[in-house]
Amino acid sequence: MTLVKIREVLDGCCDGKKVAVRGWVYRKREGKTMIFLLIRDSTGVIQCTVRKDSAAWSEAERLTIESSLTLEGTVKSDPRAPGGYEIVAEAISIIGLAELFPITKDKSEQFIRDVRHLWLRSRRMNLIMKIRANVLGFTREFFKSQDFTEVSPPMFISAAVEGGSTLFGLKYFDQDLYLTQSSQLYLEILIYSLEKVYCIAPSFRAEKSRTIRHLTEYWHIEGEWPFADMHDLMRFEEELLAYICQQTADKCKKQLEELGADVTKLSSVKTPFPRITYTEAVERLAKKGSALKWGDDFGYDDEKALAEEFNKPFFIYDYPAAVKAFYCKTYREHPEIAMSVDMLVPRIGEISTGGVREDDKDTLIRRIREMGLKEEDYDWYLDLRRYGTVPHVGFGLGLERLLTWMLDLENIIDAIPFPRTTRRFYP
RNA sequence: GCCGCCGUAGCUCAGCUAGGUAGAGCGGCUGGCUGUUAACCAGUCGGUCAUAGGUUCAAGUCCUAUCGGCGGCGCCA
Repeated sequence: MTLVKIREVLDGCCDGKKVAVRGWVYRKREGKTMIFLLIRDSTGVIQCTVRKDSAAWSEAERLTIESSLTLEGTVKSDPRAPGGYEIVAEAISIIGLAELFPITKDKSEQFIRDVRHLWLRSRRMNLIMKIRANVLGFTREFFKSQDFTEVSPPMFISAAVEGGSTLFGLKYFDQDLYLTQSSQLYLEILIYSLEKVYCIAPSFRAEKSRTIRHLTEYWHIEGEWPFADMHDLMRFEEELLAYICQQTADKCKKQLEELGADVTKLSSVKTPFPRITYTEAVERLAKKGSALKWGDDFGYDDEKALAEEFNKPFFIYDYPAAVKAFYCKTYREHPEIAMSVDMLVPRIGEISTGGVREDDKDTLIRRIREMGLKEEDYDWYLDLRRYGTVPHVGFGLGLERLLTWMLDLENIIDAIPFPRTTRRFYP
């Protein structure tokens, strides 16, 4: 008797063999002479049959949905079984008999979210979380292949990265601190030692946004490196995204198909991505009848209209400096334009923002003041420009937004196991 | 910050427009039947109609407030 994973049985490796599986009861259909059990483990779902003359019968009768068990039996190929294989049960050992499981056939969004801790057992969440883990793996592979060093920035911070209004404040002993909104400034510190660096870490935003693409806690893929310009940045970002999509289409094909995601969409993500300047984007929108003027930031509807034209990931770059953060470098001959780039995808809009960072101390101080920020809050950040400043670039990519687009999720909350939104933080 | 929608049985919902005895399906339980595919058939159990107040002879239904949830905008990844 060998202990096997359900995936191995479904793949046909165990036909005719005696095996044991460990897992949970997914469905149960009871008859007078036969009980059908669908057993799930982390790898899949297998049908098991229990006949009345089997030693397993009495335990099978007691089983409830979501009870945990070890089931021993013989694998048999049968066209009537979902997946083509089933296990004819010979012995069942109940590990934990489940109480009446609250999730049944019909379920509302609200109820499913209330019992998130139980819903995570569903095939759907199992598949999404596996793909998410793979996407994280492919991301690390790509950074590593480009000689980046992974670093670990702090989550507790003492000064804002972006505007102060969206910071979560907290008591840190007797001090007021914040949860970080981005690790960018800390990555900038580390390039002076390690040069090419990246991190995958949470970012926290106290934005009261109630949409299918906002979380208050999300995982941020951020990279920063010296001696590079806008073109290097865009090339890196598109190669990263193409690598992630190609690898996912290739290595997670089965999961994508079971989930009902569009494999072709992912395999067809290829470089180079379309690139348009902010000015071109405004002109394109004007042709569509938009009232947007040069200098206005895009609304979500504008982004959506542009994304529909391309129907694949693309870049918008060279934004008005006024709508971008203080650390964005501007063109010497065009100080009104910032070297900033957003990557957009259909339906979701922005999934990434990056740019060239201001490396001149005096310009940076001027920008900090113009934005109404306090110079003393950025003392260590200014030190980076005092001691051997270098031109450098960086970007941040929202992992869950990327997954929402890749997997055609209806809502970003399913891209993370324990979503935090304005109203949800349980369990 | 602004706007819209929702809250009725364990779960999914109907009933509200036009006020008049609280309904169905699923699940549970009991029985039947079946190589079943989130099976089927019969019976049965199951309700502070989110909460508070108001209008009315009469409120699940109309009005007000509160609480909880969802979505859209702004902002953002």
